[in-house]
Amino acid sequence: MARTTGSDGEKTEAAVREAAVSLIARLGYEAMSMRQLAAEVGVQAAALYRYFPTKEDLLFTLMREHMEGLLRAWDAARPASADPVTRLAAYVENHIAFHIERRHATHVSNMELRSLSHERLTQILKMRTAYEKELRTILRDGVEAGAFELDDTGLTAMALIQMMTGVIVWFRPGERLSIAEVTASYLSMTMRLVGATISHGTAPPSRRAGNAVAL
Amino acid sequence: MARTTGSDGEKTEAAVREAAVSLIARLGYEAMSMRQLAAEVGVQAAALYRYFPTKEDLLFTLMREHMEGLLRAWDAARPASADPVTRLAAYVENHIAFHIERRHATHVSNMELRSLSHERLTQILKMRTAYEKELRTILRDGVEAGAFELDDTGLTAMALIQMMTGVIVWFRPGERLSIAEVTASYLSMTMRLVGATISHGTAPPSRRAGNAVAL
DNA sequence: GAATTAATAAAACGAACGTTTAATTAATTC
DNA sequence: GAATTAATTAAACGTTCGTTTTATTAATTC
Repeated sequence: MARTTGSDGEKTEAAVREAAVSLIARLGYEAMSMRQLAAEVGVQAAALYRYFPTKEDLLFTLMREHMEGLLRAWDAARPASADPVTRLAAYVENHIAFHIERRHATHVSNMELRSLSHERLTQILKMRTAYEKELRTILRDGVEAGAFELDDTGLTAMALIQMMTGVIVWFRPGERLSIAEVTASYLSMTMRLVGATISHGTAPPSRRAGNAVAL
Repeated sequence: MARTTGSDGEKTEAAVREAAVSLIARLGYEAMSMRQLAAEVGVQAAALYRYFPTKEDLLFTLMREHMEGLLRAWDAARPASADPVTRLAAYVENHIAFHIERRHATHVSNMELRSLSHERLTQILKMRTAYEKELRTILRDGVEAGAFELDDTGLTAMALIQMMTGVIVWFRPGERLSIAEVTASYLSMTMRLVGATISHGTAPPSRRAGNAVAL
């Protein structure tokens, strides 16, 4: 047999990407064979090579598009306001929403970096660094404006990103907590962690960190 | 050739473990071949099978001993005091010290879980859960005692652990920050995050989260 | 409706994999 | 110092891997 009735390159490529994200997230890139992937899509292994020249090209494509999507999402969500608290809140909300929606792709992008060639690894890390820099800028502006109080901008940014991305490890939709509840909790943890002051109004003094920012 | 002069089972086994942790952390479990591991140790691949019946047995041994070490370390570091702030500080300090000292082994234990059989995965996860439960207990006791203020004990525990373990991703000894500086920063971020009150003394009231606890 | 192009199947290639078997030598025991 | 045990090598086994080649059919073009 050869070309099958109703076959369509675009549909097949989309099916390959989707199946690949799911399989690599579940088994790992090295453990997933091209034959396994082809079987999941419902084609022969050779058909995959019409869309992706090598297995690594497939991985790189998935990762690059994930990172591009993350940068685009933040560009769209970035608030016009200059207020560091508003900007930090937007960053946290966008980060958590994006990653919960793309648990599998995030897993792939975070865990399979070592399977990329040096050059491609550099490309992905460049995008990641650009994204992290956005957070560092918000934190630095916040410290300079007196809105945040923290030890070290770089260290705090890394801690926050690890904390937020970690959501995908344990969060399962439809369990005890809703996405909105999780996001609200992470937002208040973030604001306390960066020592955010109450941005407006004249709240009564407190010895407690918990109500530093009303959310 | 056969047995080589000066060869010693105990030394070889130790060399295998050490090389395996390093190689698996760098390449990933699936990507590391037994021949590669043997070459790193300086023996033939067949020699490895005197010490570990299968590749997976080797992985499981490394993971189990890592987790046992973590639980033992916490047992040794656990303070006698009942004060939640003291206990939380001890937990954070022990966690960071242990993981920075064992970056490679931590990487293996966190990233290669999917290569374990179902039964062995369960064993490792049981140990991990027991360790996490210690933190949840501290947080719950702290909330009940009025020392902490947070939304959700379980969620906060996961956020803290992800944040702290994330240290191994970016921290490199001998760079900008010392282990002591990093630990101090993480400690103060933790205390702010959990909304810790000033445990003793009569510090002046503040609208800021940053000085909730003197560290 | 013939010619062309797109999408696939089927089969094979050489390399590498985890593991086993058998032989060999160093160290230890008695 | 002979017998035994521990530690290892060398070679091979069957399987699976990523990938390539070739043939075949569906869809599209003119």
